[in-house]
This record gives sequence, structure tokens and C-alpha cells, in this order.
Amino acid sequence: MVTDTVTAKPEPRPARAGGKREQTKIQNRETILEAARKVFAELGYGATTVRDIIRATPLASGTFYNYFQSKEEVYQAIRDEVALEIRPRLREERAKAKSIDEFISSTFRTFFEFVARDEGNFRAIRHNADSTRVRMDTPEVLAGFTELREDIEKAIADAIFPPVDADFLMAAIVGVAFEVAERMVIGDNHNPSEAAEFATALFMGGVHKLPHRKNAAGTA
Amino acid sequence: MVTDTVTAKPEPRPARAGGKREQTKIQNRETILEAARKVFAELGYGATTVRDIIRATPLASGTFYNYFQSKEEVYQAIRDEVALEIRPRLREERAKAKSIDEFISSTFRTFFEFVARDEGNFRAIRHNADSTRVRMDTPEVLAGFTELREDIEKAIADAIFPPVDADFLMAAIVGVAFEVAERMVIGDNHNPSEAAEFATALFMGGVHKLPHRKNAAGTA
DNA sequence: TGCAAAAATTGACGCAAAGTCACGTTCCGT
DNA sequence: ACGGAACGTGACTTTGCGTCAATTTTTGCA
Repeated sequence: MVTDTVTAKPEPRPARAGGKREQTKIQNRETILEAARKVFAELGYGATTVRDIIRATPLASGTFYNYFQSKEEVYQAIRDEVALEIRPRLREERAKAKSIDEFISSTFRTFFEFVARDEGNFRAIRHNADSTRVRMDTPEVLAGFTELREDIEKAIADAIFPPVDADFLMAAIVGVAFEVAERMVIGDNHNPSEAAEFATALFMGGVHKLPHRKNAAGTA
Repeated sequence: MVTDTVTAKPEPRPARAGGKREQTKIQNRETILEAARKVFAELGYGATTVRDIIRATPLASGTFYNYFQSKEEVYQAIRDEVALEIRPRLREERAKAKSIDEFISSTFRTFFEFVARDEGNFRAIRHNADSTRVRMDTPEVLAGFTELREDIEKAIADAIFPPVDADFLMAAIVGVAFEVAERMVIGDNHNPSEAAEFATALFMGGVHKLPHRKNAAGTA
């Protein structure tokens, strides 16, 4: 490891707690994030440039780089905000679970309710210029996946779950959660309860246990 | 709709079937795609530039734009090749299905076997500089999703499936397929049969029917 | 309060890659 | 074999990125 005293960067003294410096720093960061959300939603992630973001801001271009390295990092920050809010809730719910059913249903219910509430953000982020669909999972999101796998492993150790492949099960839950959430938001069915019931039924008993459609009229 | 005769673009006459023109066009396109595959694998998708791609080619920079609009479009073309190859196979398998079990298991088996065989491509495309995970679904891939939903609806009409929400079921299958495929490729378990058995068991009977681990030694 | 140092902002600048286009070359139909 | 159309070429223009010296704002301290 290189701990060169000469080359080491100055490491700015931490701003005083309630000071003006700290104040504007928080303010500016939020200004940039807000502008980014707006511009991403308008132009789509791929098409927006760092310049587009700062243009939607009273700040100068150089200032942007005091806060983020690139538009990717801004995107990450936006996603991370969401991930960091939902992860503790999910862990808490799963920790309380005394059975498989509780474990699965609380996970899906919490997730879908959160997505439904956060729908604006969700849509803004998803929007893309061409018809290509993009999903980016930041390290914070991926950490959430790992937490799920850990919880599954703990549940197996506690004999709440049978000894299945925790990695695959985690992947299956994540896959269903994200894809079904997308259908919920995109489609005309914005009901998180229905989504949660569907996903839970699938994991609890497979296709045969899925809820039947109210009106059997097929789209085809 | 604007059908301006003056402004309308020339619409080049289609090259003769076996002619030299057509020949080199196909050739050049493939040269670019091949170079792109190599460079994406080397530098990662995010880091490669259009120039990097043509530099790995005897062609001039201007020529690139005769074939593709951007590196995104090259990426799409690569993905589309895969999608266009696997989609008919999946349809065929599902069309033969006489029961839910056949429908589900053939879908997963075909998909995972394809991914395992195509693993090099899969990894190359996935390779990314930062630790962010990206998944891009091109229109051709999305069309594959729609085909799955159509097949599900047909199966419901034929009373092979109960009248469940076809949109959600499609989403669930897609989600499990992609996420589990990723674990299969990334992890140390490159066995498509195991992945297919896991996913099929989940959809046929839920968590309780999942195969148990061979060696019960947990990772945690 | 006044002052010097530290921190942060600013926008112009240098650079790298994107995308265009006038020109030359190759191919095609007659 | 000739004329025109399609294609390839690479220099050129444009666009956006990231930096940095100069400037402004804030802070700590006497």
C-alpha cells in the first residue's frame, strides 16, 4: 500500500456542523440531483450530458465536478437514495418472519408498496430515448441482494426454510420482484397488493396456486 | 404525417442479390460487429468508443456511420443476433407443450442451455468498468417477452394453464430466467440443468418443491 | 471587527471523441 | 465502355468532457 505523505491529497478539514459551507454543500448537491432527475426524465438517461444537467441549474460546469465525477455517479446517487431507504425496511420485515410465508410475503409486499409510492422516480429513471429497456443496479442495490441471500441462509440455518440453493432463490426473488414491479408500474394495474399476492402465491405454491383473473376475457 | 416529396430521402436502390456491392456490405457489417465484440470484451462496454471499434478494423471512421448510428446500435445488433436465434427455438418448444410442466420446463431448459453455450458472449457483453451491473433489453429481446405472453395466453385459452394474469406470469418467468442465468454464469455452478430444475420446480410447486442442496454446508 | 488562510465557485481552455461531407473510387446497368 | 449511383475515405467541424488559475465566499482567530 502506498501512503506517500507528499503525494497524499490535502483531505479538506470537515466543514463546521451548522456552518454556511456545510449548508450550501448540501443545498448544491440536492440542486444537482433534482435537476438530474428532471433532465433524465425529459431526455432519457442515455441522451443527457453532464452539461444538460448543470444547464438546468444556476451552477457552473466546474462546480458539478466538486460533487460528482460523471453522470453515472449522479444516477448512482439517485438509485442509492432509494436502495438505502428500502433495504433496512426489508431486513426488518424479514427478521420478524416466523415462517416461509411471512418471509416471502413481507418481502414482496414491502417492495411493491415502496415502488408504487416511488413511481415517479421509477419512471423518470427508466425512461430512455430509443425503445431499449435499461436496468442498472448500483453497488448499494447489489448489497441489498446480498442481504437477501444472507437472510435466506439464516432462515435455512433456523430451519424456517428447507436447505435450498440460497443463491438461486435470492436470484429468483429479485428477478420476480423487479420484473413484476415493472409490469405493475408500466401497465394499467398499479395495485401493489395484487402484485404482492401474485408473487407470494408463486413462491408458496407455484403456478397452480396463482390467483385467477377476475374477468376471464383474454387479451388475445 | 409529412410526405414531402422534395425533402424525402433518396432511398437507395436495393443492391442486386449476388452482386459485389451486397457482398462487401454484408462483409463490412460483420467485420464491424466482430471488432466490436472483441473491443467490448477487452475494454468493457462503457469505456469503448466508436473510434476504438473502427481502429480494430481496416475501415475508415466514416464507414462506420454507413452501418450503425452509434456504439449503442452496434450493441443492440449483437444482442439482437442472440435474441433472434433463441426466440424461434423457445416458441417451438412451447408450442409442443401439452402440459404446464412441459411449457415451463422446456422454456427454462432451452434458455439456460443457450446461455451456457453462449457464455463467452454473455460475459463479454456484461463486462463493465465500475461495479455497476447493467442489463439492456433491445426491442428484439422485448419482442421475445411479448411472444412468451402470447404463448401463455394461448395456453390459457387452450385450458393448459389456469386463467392467471398472463402479464405478471410472463414477467415472473423472464425475471427468474435472467437473474438465475446470471448466477449460473457468474457463480461456480455452470450447470444449466440444475438451473432449469430449480426454476421449473419453483414454478411448478413453489419454494417447498425446490431441490435440496447436495451438501448442506451453508456458506454463512 | 478585521484579516489571512482555507474552501468553494466560476467559466474559459485544451483535448478527445462524435458525427459530417466533399471527394475519389468501385460497381452496376445499359 | 460509359454514365451514374452507391460506397469508402479521412480531414474537418462540432460537441461535450474534465481541468485549473483566477476570483469570491466563508471561516478561524486575534
